[in-house]
Amino acid sequence: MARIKIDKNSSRKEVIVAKAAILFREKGFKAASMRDLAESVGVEAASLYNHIKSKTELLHELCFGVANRFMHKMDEVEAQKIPAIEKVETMIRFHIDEMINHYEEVYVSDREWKHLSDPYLSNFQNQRRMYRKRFAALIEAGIRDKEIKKIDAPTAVLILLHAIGGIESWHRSTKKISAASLTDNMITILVGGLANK
Amino acid sequence: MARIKIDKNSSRKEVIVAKAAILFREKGFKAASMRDLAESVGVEAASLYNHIKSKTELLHELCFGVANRFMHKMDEVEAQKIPAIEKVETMIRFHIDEMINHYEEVYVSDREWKHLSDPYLSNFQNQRRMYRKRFAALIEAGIRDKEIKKIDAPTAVLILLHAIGGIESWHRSTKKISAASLTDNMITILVGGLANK
DNA sequence: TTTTTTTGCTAACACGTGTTAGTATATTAT
DNA sequence: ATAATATACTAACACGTGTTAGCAAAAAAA
Repeated sequence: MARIKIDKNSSRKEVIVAKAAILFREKGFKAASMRDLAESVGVEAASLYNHIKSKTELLHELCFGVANRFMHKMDEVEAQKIPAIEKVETMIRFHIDEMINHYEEVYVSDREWKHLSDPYLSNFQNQRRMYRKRFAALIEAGIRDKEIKKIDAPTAVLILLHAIGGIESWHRSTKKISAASLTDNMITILVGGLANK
Repeated sequence: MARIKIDKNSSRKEVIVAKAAILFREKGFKAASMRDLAESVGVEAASLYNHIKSKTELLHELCFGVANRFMHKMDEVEAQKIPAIEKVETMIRFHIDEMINHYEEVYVSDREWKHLSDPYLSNFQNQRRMYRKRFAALIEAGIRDKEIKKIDAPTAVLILLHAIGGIESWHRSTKKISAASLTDNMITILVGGLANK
């Protein structure tokens, strides 16, 4: 009888969620079927329901898992006593790092959250709005301190977050460039675009 | 008997494609049903098939329509005799403009092309690769001429294109800022991030 | 008007979906 | 070993999907 293999640090549910992340990224949430997922886990579709409540629950787990990580990092960075532009750079680096090392989950959370259903949907949207406001506040602080160009902070946030999403293309490509120098290049362009002269 | 309304310059098929763009953006290609589309057009689902061959054809039309517009613009800009960095800025402005004024189609083409099926899928992917190579070549020319920082050109392209995709968020928001100053801000940050000092 | 063509409708199909019920078989606890 | 629990299986359901066939009505051409 087939059985979901687990290693010491992850439950069977976690294995399923991880496989779901891969599948949802590849095909999109709607196009990925529970039978697809079951196959990739090595089990029959119905068996999944011993570990999860629904397909949507998988999306919850992914979206809120990612959202929480970003929120906690924001808490941490806000509390630091360093120049605003360094806070911004720290957050950008964190985003890049997350996108490189937790590609699937971050990508899915970013692109597929629309398919959440209330009350999770509004909840997620609120968190997202809050996060962007806090990010914009960092940039505005930098503008006040003349560290950052006089630009529209929300627009800057929008550019930054989406630009980092471009790492998707790097992931899917032949990766001619290393993760480290990808990061360097992104920082150069993005922070360079913000910095005052 | 309900009838699809058309104005002088657009066929019934074009009306359907336009409505499909809106729907595909809102719900995603997979989640949008032909019955949804029919309702938004004001007709029964089966009636759509007097004008189109399949649901996928709608996606073809959208994806390749957008791709062709970008390709033609690239032809045009490459042929101009202006500094490389100005070519890059021209292309960025074109992208922003397209994203502002043909939001639905561009967005769908960008996010939903995965659901194309061969041979259209590979075709589209090739076009996309070509386009990015040509864009990167513009940037590399700028680097040779010392107009642009020494950065990895493919990475820069990746950042630029995805950053512009962020206009999506602007579209969905309350649009506190005008299209013109949104453009200015984006140019400032993006071109500023590329330009050598 | 009469004929032809375009367009829309109803009904139905074959299929894939998420999910549940009921049951068998492993694993763990006693 | 026995009991209890966790996990997987088969079978099936109700439903939504894209699409087609056949027919009616409207518009265009004759």
